[in-house]
Amino acid sequence: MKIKYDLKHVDKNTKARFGILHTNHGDFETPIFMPVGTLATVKTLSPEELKEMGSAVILSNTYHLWLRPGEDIVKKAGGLHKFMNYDGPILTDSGGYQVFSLAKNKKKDITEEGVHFKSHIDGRNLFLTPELSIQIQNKLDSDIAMSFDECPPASADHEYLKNSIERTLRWAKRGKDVFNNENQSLFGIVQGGPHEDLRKFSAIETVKMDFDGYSIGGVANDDESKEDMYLAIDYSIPYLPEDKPRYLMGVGDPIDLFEGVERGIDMFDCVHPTRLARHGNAFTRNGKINIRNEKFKEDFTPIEDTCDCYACKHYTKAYIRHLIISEETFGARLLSIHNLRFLIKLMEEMRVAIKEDRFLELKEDFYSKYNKK
RNA sequence: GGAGGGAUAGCGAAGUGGCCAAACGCGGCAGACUGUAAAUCUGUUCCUUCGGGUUCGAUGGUUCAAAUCCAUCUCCCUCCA
Repeated sequence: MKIKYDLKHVDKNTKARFGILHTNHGDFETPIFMPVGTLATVKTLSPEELKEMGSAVILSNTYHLWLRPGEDIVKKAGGLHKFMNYDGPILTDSGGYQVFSLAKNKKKDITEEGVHFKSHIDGRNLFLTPELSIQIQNKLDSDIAMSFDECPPASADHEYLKNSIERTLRWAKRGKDVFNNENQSLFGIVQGGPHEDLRKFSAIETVKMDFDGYSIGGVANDDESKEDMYLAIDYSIPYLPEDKPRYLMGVGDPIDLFEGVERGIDMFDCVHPTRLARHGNAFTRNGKINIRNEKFKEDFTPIEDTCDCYACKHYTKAYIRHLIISEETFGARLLSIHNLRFLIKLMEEMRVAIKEDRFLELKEDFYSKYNKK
């Protein structure tokens, strides 16, 4: 069965929308934030912990699972859900982002046929094509697969981006043609940097191919400004169908979540909360904090006393600071739990606000505290 | 009692006449991180009113110039009696 999106309500004052996405591994409400578990694990966390914090859907990665342990192992295990003991919905990224980050010589390594990589593990030559990416994802058996796209930096010039989105369209078609998994859905990806004409073209042509959902990609890479990123969304959204989910790829800064939702985005994923956690940072309603800071040395209060996460219910900043500074893994775990819960709860609040047509009120209230410093 | 080795910034440790306010590591302090080549990377770490000032166990000396050479002293380590 393919996924099905039910649009329930659109905020009166913005494009923010509340909906429900039905999948083979359960339904979830949108807009939603999806934790990233690149290597079939959300770093430091168990599936039970994810469930406890209200995480409804997670991401995994085709490129990384292709290299280790290999898609055939995952298939033998009974698919990604069984392999990692996670029975909720899973979305797999196609490896498109790795094109952006791993292909050294863009002109030479990214060809019409596919992309030449050096394995980041042992340096051997690899070749990933749209067909292979889809075939791997079919075997991984995630609920939602992504088309294999080129993910160029927003700073690339107009001509490069034009050629790039046209190739991404051809790749999307090729992937769709070999796609073969009844229980999996496939998303197309809109590219085009911050350019109105390119986003429009990319969106219209991608939608013509009739995917199960649509992503906006190529965002928050490079040194792209926030303004350009918001433009990229603004220029893409009008051409996407209302009855399909819209996924803004790789975005997970609290402010960007508000900006994305306001513009009509339903799904987000990002390594931000978990990576920040491992590096000692925590989201709070009053802005981001670095738990390593000396000022928390004797701070025996939770990260946030209003937070209902496991870390805030049981541990103090002084203790977590000690763990992070001592490089104890439990510290990374506690901060990962907190940061993910922070974003998940924020999305819960957004959904409620949308239903009550007061999204802008919630946004203004959040901004007034978060940006205060 | 005798013979040798050593004392360098918070710690460890290079440096043995000028390019030394002194490599490097650790520790400390701070910053970055947005479809995870990231439990990683970057900056900073004697004082300063940013002109400069005071450092390399202590004191005195040699020299245009000393952490580096000489003398004495203090403390530490090893071996011999």
